[in-house]
Amino acid sequence: MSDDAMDLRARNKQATREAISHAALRLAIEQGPHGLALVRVHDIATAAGVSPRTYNNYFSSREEAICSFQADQSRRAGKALRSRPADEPLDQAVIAAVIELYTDPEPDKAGLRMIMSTPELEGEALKAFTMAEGPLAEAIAARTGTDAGRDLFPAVTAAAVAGAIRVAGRHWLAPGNTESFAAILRRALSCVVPATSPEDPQDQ
Amino acid sequence: MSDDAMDLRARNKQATREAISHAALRLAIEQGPHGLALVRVHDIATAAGVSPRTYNNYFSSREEAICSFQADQSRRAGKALRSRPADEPLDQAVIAAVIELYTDPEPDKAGLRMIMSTPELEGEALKAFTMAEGPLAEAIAARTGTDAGRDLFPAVTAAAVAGAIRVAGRHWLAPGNTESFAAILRRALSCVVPATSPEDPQDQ
DNA sequence: TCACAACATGCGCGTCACGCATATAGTGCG
DNA sequence: CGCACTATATGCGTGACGCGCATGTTGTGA
Repeated sequence: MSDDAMDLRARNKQATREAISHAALRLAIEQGPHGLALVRVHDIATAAGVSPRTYNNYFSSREEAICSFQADQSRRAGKALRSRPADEPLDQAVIAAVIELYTDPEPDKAGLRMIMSTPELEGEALKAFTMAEGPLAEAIAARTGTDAGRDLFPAVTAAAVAGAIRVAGRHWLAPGNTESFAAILRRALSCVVPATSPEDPQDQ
Repeated sequence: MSDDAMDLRARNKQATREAISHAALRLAIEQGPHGLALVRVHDIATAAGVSPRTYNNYFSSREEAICSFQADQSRRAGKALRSRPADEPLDQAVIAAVIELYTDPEPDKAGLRMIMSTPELEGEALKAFTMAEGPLAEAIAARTGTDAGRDLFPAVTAAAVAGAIRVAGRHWLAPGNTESFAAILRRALSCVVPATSPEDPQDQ
């Protein structure tokens, strides 16, 4: 839907961006969590078919490029929640939105494992997951009629949801796990969203 | 308490570590959130009275050095919760522990503002806050009798608490705010901890 | 078709993280 | 108390990186 709405410039730009990001993640996965230092900028750029300088026009670090897909995913969280029916209770809406967002295609386990189990990527990975909080908070505020600027509830809930997603991902990747990501997500989110009763005022 | 329990080596080591961390934060604050690039490794090392090479023996990046104090703070979260009376309900224990931990001395507003409003520090700042989650999850698991390895509840709650602390800090730093940090913390934590009824089983 | 804007690329500089070798200081034992 | 040992501090050299700047190339709009 967005491809047609963009002019050639924007489409090429997004294409190269995705090419770089994809190449970076692929090379990182090839080397594994312990060989990230071996993934050189030159390799990423070459694999993406661009110059090293161009790579730096899109990303200012390998970590950012590698985690870019997760950041994009997180950015869609607000929209996902807004697209839920307005009469749906907050907890159900959040759970449904998140599960839909994170299981439309089942996430790439190798990619997720890479960014979540590589120490050097920890900071960027956290940034990526945290990017969901802003839009999520606004969507929650809109749904609950609260003010995202004044009340703490929307931002705190958004942070809790983002944290639950992160923990769910970690659990999903744990060795010996057989559950589906959707099931784990539902359980994790149940720990945080229903707890906050909608009619309990936070203001004052 | 810990100073006497350490030999000279360990005490010197911690002293230099703190000297470097303190110098890094001070210099960063002097330049402000928009001048982080001007804080050179050489300056930090000189201000701390060590060689640049020694600085790198303690921290592998300026960001890590600057956010070190916050990371240390977060590491104490587990101990703070464990030191609460065992018969205290989880929600009250968490709130009391966090408030005590974060207001024993009122936190340095300039330092917190630095690490929370500087884009280049975002990753490290998130890592620093996230460091509370592990110990917190174990303390919560111990208190609720759940297994931190199997159940999602401890880890999810810990992540939610850490997120609430982070949001509370942001709110406390917001321009025009007059509330005490303790009050904001209490409100933020109230959005996540009481929600999870202790008698509601998460397993299955 | 043409002038303009946006993007890709090459080059060069300053900085950084870190391995290695060496000097120095703290520790434990005879 | 002095000595061997280990941990830490420092200097040096190297490879890689981020980014400003200038230039070529490719869409865009009149």
